[in-house]
Amino acid sequence: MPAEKQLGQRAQRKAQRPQEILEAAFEEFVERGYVATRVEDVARRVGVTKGTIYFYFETKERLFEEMIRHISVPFSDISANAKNLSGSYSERIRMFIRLLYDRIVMDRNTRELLRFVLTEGSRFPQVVDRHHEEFIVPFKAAARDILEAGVAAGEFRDGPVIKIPDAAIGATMMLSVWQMLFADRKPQDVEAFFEAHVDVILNGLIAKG
Amino acid sequence: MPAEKQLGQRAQRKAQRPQEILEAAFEEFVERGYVATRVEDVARRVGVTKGTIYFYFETKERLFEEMIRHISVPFSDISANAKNLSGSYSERIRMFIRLLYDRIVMDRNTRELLRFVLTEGSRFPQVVDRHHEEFIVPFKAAARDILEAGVAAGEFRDGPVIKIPDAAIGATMMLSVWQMLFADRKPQDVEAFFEAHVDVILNGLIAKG
DNA sequence: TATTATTGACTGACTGACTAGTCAATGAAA
DNA sequence: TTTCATTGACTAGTCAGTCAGTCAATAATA
Repeated sequence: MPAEKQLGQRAQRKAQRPQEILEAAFEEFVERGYVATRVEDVARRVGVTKGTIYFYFETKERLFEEMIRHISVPFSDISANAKNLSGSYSERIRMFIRLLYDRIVMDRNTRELLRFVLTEGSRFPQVVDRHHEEFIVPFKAAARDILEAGVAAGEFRDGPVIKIPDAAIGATMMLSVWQMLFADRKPQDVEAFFEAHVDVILNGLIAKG
Repeated sequence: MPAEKQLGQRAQRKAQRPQEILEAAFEEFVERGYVATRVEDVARRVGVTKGTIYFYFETKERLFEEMIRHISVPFSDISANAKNLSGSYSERIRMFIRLLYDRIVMDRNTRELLRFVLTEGSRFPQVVDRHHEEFIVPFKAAARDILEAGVAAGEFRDGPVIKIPDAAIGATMMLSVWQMLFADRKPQDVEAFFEAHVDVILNGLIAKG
């Protein structure tokens, strides 16, 4: 019943501005990195002047931090998804790694977020901390849950990797890094990499008697 | 018989300077990144003034590129080492991954080189290209050699991973990245990670009948 | 050996270009 | 008419790169 508050043109614009600016900031920071990006570049991309940016964001650092927050979609949904997986534990692992590929390797925002954490982390330690809390911790927990359940069900071997699930799943990171670095000049076959990765961690290299 | 050419103090200094400068540049660029490092910072660390840097290096970009070249020890030695491995193929894989850990994860220069490639790669595409030629290509080739020989010997299963060895070995990258990001605040147990990694790719997760 | 001339590594003040952040003025919406 | 999001000229500071000048080390000469 409470009708959408009718906003004037002015108020609409004002309500939109921060998002427009944050998205422009993302593109510019991706292209040039934090230091080399001028606040004016962001402004020009939005189609306003520098003053407008400072009307909405206190400093360039604030702008960067808010941009990071804006593109971050925490992994809590991955944990949630991981809990809902069904089928054999091999299938669950396969689907879990598929989720990771879709997020870390294929999703541009998440990929660039990782790059920001790597490249600007020393300037923004809070960003690194938050990334650890929101991505790494849930990721490890979800992976360990599946592996432990798989062992309990008798489908997986018990072994050191159950306590250190990243050692099994980490090849995702290599693909992600190589996508970052070489995606344009040496395209990777992501599907083939994915299949090889799942195959080797499920079956191992050693031929079975 | 040809005695060491006796160099005067002056000539000795001049011969030493470039290395001193490159090592100081490495430290400064590691601390602050390319853009935020001032040429004067590098000079101060050496104990000279800015002019001296420009006496030896044309521009700041040149200084950075030469610094990268100075700390790069190509992986060709890894390929050579890989060829000399002996024992069962499981043991060879184990030793090969150990070599990678020693280089990528533990060796500061190589670790920071990877960081530079990631962080400054867009500014220095030649650096990225060279890294691909000198590190990635030899690395893949050496890994594939071992895997294929292992299959030929009947010790390893044939499977998609034989053609894409990075899918087996890539967890190294995750550890490396996490060392870069969280080494100070959340220390990793590198040895445990290594053991878990080798265990899972050799034996896989699935329990054997 | 003692004295003088020359070299060249090194200096540091300077220029020019660039940019984060400010704020008084503007003009379109309400 | 009032409000306020927006402008853009301005300040204050930074830093890459320059270059005329310095002086200690070396070479040449007496």
